[in-house]
Amino acid sequence: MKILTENTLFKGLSESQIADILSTAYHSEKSFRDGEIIVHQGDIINNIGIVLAGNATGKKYTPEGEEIIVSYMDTNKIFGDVLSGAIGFASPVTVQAVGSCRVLFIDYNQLLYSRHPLAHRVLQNMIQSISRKYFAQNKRMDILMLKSVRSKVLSYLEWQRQIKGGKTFSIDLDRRLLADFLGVERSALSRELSRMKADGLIDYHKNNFTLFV
Amino acid sequence: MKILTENTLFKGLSESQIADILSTAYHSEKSFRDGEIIVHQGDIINNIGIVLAGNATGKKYTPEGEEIIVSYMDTNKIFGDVLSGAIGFASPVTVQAVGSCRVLFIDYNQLLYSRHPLAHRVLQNMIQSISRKYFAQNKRMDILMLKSVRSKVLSYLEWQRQIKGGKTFSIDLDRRLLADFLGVERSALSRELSRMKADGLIDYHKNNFTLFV
DNA sequence: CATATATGGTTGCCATAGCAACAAAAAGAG
DNA sequence: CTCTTTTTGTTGCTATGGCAACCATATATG
Repeated sequence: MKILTENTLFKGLSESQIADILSTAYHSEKSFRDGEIIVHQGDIINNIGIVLAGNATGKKYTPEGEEIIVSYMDTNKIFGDVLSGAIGFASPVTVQAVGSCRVLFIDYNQLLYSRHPLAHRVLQNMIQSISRKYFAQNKRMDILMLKSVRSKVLSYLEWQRQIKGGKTFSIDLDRRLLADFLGVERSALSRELSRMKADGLIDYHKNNFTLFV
Repeated sequence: MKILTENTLFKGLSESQIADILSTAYHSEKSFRDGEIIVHQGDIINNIGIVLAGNATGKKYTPEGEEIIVSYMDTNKIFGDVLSGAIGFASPVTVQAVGSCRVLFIDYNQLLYSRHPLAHRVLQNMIQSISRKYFAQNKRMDILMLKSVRSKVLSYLEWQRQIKGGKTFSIDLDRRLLADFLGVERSALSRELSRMKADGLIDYHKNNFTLFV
């Protein structure tokens, strides 16, 4: 339980305080094997999930049945917070274990409507967490709105440079995931990257990019 | 102040309880004339804004300097909640008065970190409000990810039908705003709507649509 | 009522990017 | 080290949709 002190949801709380709060809300741990579904797209849930060990992905299925990975969660990442917070909404994603994975589920209503004095702090943390998820999504939307592949790539790389610092940096996504993120064809992405390199705008090897804007 | 009892932020609270909470947090009312800027894109703010009277728009400027309207706020709508909640982020939008407009600003930190027992309820409401904004944005992202104009339009109309109920319904956006929302050219949208009507998929007059899917 | 100003529709042109299919390189597995 | 499998790059074809320019209709304004 020590890792929960590092969790954004419990930021500012000691181990014993966290245990104290958890005692007022129903919670349970569950293990999942590789590929097991943790939350189905369309489910309505009232739990917050915290990845205690292992990894999980958030996937989405397009109308055409194509599978798109929309998020990647490692230790201490939270899911279901926005979904529970919205109350009554269906999950837009399927959450699936990658390798073996251990998850702590906490009853949302009991956690939130708890009269425990420290629950207040948890709510504040939750607001910050959800707000930041909103902004991450907002940034992606800005990129998706751009019309050309080149402008999308540039916008993404400028963003990453700003986050990573320095004109040379590495990105977290492989070509497939990057193409999904930008909302373009993988081949179109590769093609445009080549052109941009030829035009002297960027250089790259694997996931390491240099931006000469 | 009576209208605040209808506000999502103060849901479940009486007029006197709201007044009580407000007394613990710095707040001020301000009027804006038509076209006046309420929040500049890039601003870092620590206030929640509530539209008491009039209307305001959230605008965004693309790298090319084009202006896009991303939201429309009427009475009792809240803005700045997600921005304040994320702490330290720059506003992605410019908020501008449409006609004369009266806004109540509430200090975010004092409201959230208030020890007032009812502040807890406000936080719960805020989580719900922000979560729903997240989902509205998420829905739009799904649509933006689609490749063809037709699939975007269909996805949007199916969504609206579901919300409005019935196969004939009216939409809130005019052609310009709809095109922005879908991330396509206005002319391309008009063209595709004509084709879809010719193909017998839909019918429409002005903002009234019928979906024959 | 006439004029101005949004708002919506149409169309030709053509660059862009989707699609498909394949090649090359890199990473894993035996 | 060889054989798979994954990841990335390449390329031809073609439909799509951006762009621009214009017309039509509706709504506001004096």
